[in-house]
Amino acid sequence: MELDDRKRKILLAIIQNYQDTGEPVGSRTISKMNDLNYSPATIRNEMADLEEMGLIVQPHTSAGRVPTDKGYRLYVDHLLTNEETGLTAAEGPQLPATHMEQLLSKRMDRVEEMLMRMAQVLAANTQYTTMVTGPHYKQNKLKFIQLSAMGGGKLLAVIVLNGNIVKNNILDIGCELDQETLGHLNFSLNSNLNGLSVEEINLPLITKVKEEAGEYADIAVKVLDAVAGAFDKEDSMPVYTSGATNIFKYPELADNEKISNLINVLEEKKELGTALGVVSPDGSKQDIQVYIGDEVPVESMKDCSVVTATYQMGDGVQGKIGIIGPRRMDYQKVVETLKATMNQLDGIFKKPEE
Amino acid sequence: MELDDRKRKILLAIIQNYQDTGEPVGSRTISKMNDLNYSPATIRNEMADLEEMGLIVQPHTSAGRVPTDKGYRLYVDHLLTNEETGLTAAEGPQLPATHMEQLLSKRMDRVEEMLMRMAQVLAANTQYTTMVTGPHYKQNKLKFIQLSAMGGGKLLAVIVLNGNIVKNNILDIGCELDQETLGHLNFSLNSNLNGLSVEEINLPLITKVKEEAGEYADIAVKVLDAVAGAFDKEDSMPVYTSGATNIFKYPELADNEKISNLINVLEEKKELGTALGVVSPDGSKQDIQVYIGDEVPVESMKDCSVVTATYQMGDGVQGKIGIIGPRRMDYQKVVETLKATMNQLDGIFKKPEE
DNA sequence: GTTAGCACTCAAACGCATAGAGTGCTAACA
DNA sequence: TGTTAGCACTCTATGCGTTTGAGTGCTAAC
Repeated sequence: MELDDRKRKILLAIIQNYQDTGEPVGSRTISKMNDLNYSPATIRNEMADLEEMGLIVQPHTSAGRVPTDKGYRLYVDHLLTNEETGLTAAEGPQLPATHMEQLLSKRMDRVEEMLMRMAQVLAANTQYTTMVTGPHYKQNKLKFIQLSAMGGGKLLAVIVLNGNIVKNNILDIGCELDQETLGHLNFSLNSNLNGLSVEEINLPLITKVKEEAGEYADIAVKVLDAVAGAFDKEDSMPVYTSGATNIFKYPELADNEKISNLINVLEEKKELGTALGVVSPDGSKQDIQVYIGDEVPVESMKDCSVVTATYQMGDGVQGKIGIIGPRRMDYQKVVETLKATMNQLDGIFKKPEE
Repeated sequence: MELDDRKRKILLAIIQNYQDTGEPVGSRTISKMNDLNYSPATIRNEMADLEEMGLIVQPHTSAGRVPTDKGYRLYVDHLLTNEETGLTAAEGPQLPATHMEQLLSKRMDRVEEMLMRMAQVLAANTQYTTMVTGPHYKQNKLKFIQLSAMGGGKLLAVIVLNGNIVKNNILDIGCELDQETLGHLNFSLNSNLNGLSVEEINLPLITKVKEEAGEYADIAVKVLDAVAGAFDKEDSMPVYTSGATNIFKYPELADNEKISNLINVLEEKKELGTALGVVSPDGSKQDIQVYIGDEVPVESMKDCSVVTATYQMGDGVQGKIGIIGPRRMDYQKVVETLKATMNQLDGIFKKPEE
């Protein structure tokens, strides 16, 4: 069956009305809208067709229609491909824009705090739940290592990666080192390792570092372990969430067991990586993904939709942002907000880095 | 009216039965218990007295009795003062004990991770929600500062406090420093400030540091700001929570609005400090506090009870742990678990530190 | 192709009766 | 004097049939 223009309009009307009310939409409601001046009967005929096409359903016989996942997919795909249709993206004085600038004007140095704030702002603006992964460092390089004696047989190793990611590690070395030895170790490690990615730190290099460390070879090994740990994915991939309680606003999600499962996933954070998907290597700058209902790869989110985007932070460092909302979420607003945020981040991180 | 032994027993029976079922307890239920061989009528008389004393109430005329806050307070005070009655505290092979040792055997260096794990273990063991504040550093002293050049006009200041608390700060200094200058600054800062508490860093000292820094005085000031920031309460007081979804298990809390408010407070973490109360300066080692219902100083927790304890981490560093549960929580188990955990922490942090 | 009309369906709301748990009170009993 | 059996009473929760109303599909007329 053909999806002509009128059918498309009716589908859109159903989607928008259902977005606002959360209630199934009847033919009368549609017929009263200004740009669809047909009688309820006509609308009903069209709606029967749309149902046959699998784009809408009735929860029960005497109810109005609700968009299906397939219906939403059609709508969302249309949103994402036809740029002109509605996606003004980064333009215009949007709320997130002003908020963002305010929050970034503080020049936060710590990436984590900025990401947390970003999650909070997005959650507040969209009224949905937001999750943000910390940046991926895998492609990153070692900027420098700084060892300092802490006393009590402990050594502080500060490891700095490109993109100004700082990691602390307290190493238990069981003995005290004098300043000179420390200086030697520092120099040896830095001259051998600086500027390398974790893959480039290979066996010959490790052997060389160990040789140079002489009797302190075991300490050097511990430092190298710490370096590997600093690059470690598991550890360097914190996920920040915000606005978890926003889901309480949508009655269709208000089932206690479901909500408990969902909040549990948000608290444990383990599964969120799955929900956000993998960062596509060198994907297009603004690759926005929309997962609708059953498409969401996390069991307890199958009643929701998730919109994800990849953010860039200069130096090739990138991460993911995700918005979790009900299936009837305002996809247009969410996509626009995400695009605007991505653009802003791009702008901010291009200036000071290059 | 006198609270004789039989009345006390009946109160206890009501409390325990209500703990298990969450339903109001009737006279018949009590009379069937082995150690209270009286007819329901007798029990009813006693219950009427207990109600008159304000220790129990009926939700409605034809319902059983439920303990009041006052009834719980009596019970809890009795628990906490009469040590023999039931509080075996740290002894015995409790679940938390074995868990704790497992998790601490990993020798986690990072305090935060340990605290998070502790929250998780406690939440899992008690089936309630747990919150843990990071340690207070106010009384703490500066161990050393390490400045390193990061390039791009940025300086990395690593600030280490007593108790091996490490704070990173990236400072924007707008120029590059050579190694020698950096060494001077490092030396000057450390020789002047090491071993001092934040209160001891006073104006004369600051002037001296600035003088020694010469033309780099403004950089020194920035470092000092960072030091102050590292001591800052707001910043050094993260709160970790775990088991938020455990509250869904207790039907009396299952009101959607209440639960939303509660989870919101747990997510925002701002009010949790209030709930946990202030660390008493040099208070008794195991000062366990129980807040019952309306006694809880946070609005959205007034349907809950909160049990808090102060933990010690050597070097005078201490923080708070809190367990949030329904009013009918198992106070005995919670208090015992907390005492056991405190004792373990004491044991662990005394060994390696002294 | 569009629309008025109408019979039909079904969830939600409502009213009402019933069951059952639990109480307080009184009177009898040890 | 303390304990208990008996009984009337209260109030919630449950179940059930009815009503209401929103919305549909279909048919026939325009």
